Amino acid sequence: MTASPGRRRLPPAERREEILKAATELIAASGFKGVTLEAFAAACGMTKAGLLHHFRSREELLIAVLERRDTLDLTSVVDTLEPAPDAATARAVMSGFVRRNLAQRSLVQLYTVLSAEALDPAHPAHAYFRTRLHEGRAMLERYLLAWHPHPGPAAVDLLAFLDGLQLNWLRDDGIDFLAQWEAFADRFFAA
Amino acid sequence: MTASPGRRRLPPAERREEILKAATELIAASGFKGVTLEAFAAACGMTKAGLLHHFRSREELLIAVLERRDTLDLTSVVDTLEPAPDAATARAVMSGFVRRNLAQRSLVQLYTVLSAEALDPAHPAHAYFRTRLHEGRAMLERYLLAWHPHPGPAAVDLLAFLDGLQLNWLRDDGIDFLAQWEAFADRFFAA
DNA sequence: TAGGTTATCTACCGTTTGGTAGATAGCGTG
DNA sequence: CACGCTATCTACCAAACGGTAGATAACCTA
Repeated sequence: MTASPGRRRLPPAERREEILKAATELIAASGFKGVTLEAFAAACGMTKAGLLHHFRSREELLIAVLERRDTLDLTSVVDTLEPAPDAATARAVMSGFVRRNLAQRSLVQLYTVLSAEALDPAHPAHAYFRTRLHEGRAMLERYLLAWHPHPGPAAVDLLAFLDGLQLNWLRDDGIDFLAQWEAFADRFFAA
Repeated sequence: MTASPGRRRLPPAERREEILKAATELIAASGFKGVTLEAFAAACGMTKAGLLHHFRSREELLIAVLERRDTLDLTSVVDTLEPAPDAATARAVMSGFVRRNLAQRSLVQLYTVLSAEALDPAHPAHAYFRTRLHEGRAMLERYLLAWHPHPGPAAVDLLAFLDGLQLNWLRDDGIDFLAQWEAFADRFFAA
């Protein structure tokens, strides 16, 4: 149990990244409330106190984990993103998300669980998810603007279906997430 | 804090029902993980130990709460249910659920949070939610059988959209749950 | 090599929580 | 009225957890 070479000292930036990475995996496997500070620390071969030197509280760690994933996702999307904000691009981006999420099921589950916990206004990540939702919807709406007569409700429809399908896929991996999405998108983007 | 007339002794069935009812309200207000055994008990004017006489553990209480709501929901649906298992009936039932859920937001939130927590196979309610999902889908599929060329995927579509829309409504009460659902259903059941 | 900075550790605290053991009292029945 | 059953209570426990205080050691620089 004791670390073999005694103490391992890292520069803060590097250590933070190591902690965030480990925490993300742990949370994805067991949810946030299922993992203790001690466990987060142990996964990096350190102690609670050591970890709390970098993140002042459990809550701060959680937020950092979320923001990190956002950054990574955003990067990946922006790379693929064609400049044109039209419906076809919107569909392509959404299909991209589906494919991406198919390959990282446990991480998707993490997000689902956290965002459900965070429905409680007192939850540390409540504001985070709310903001995120609004931004996502606004962005999608812009993409549909020139094409759909009611871009607002249309954006809600799309996001709702995607969220719901993903949720049902998490509940029952018998569902063909991608095929089901593509079929829906075919119909949706036909009109 | 002390109960005025000392001790209140109830027959088990009655007491169980009282506990379940109170627990449902508490959970709906603060989530499951946010309420302690003590709080559940206090809401009925008893102590933890007294409550644990009726439910051997916190976990057992949770399951009982879920099953009770199912029973109530089912009753309410069956009452309204016309015998014909056709698409129109399916839509009517689903609209009924939307209306019903609109009026009990916090309870819906409870279900959402619990079912997300329960994505973890180790969760006490995992099997419960999985079974529930399968039964619901099978039932809906039967209703679509005579009308839709692909009742299976259609049922998944419907449930996914409903789940997702509800989730987004919980996240942002600016969404018009009912109108958005009816518009979607109009299109879906038009073909 | 000496000294300072700080990343990390050991040890501890206070609280909360689920659960248990044994005493007590309300109710039905003989 | 006496007795037994059991619903309920009081008192307690052990474990888990988030967080803190102060000691210690790894690295950088002069």
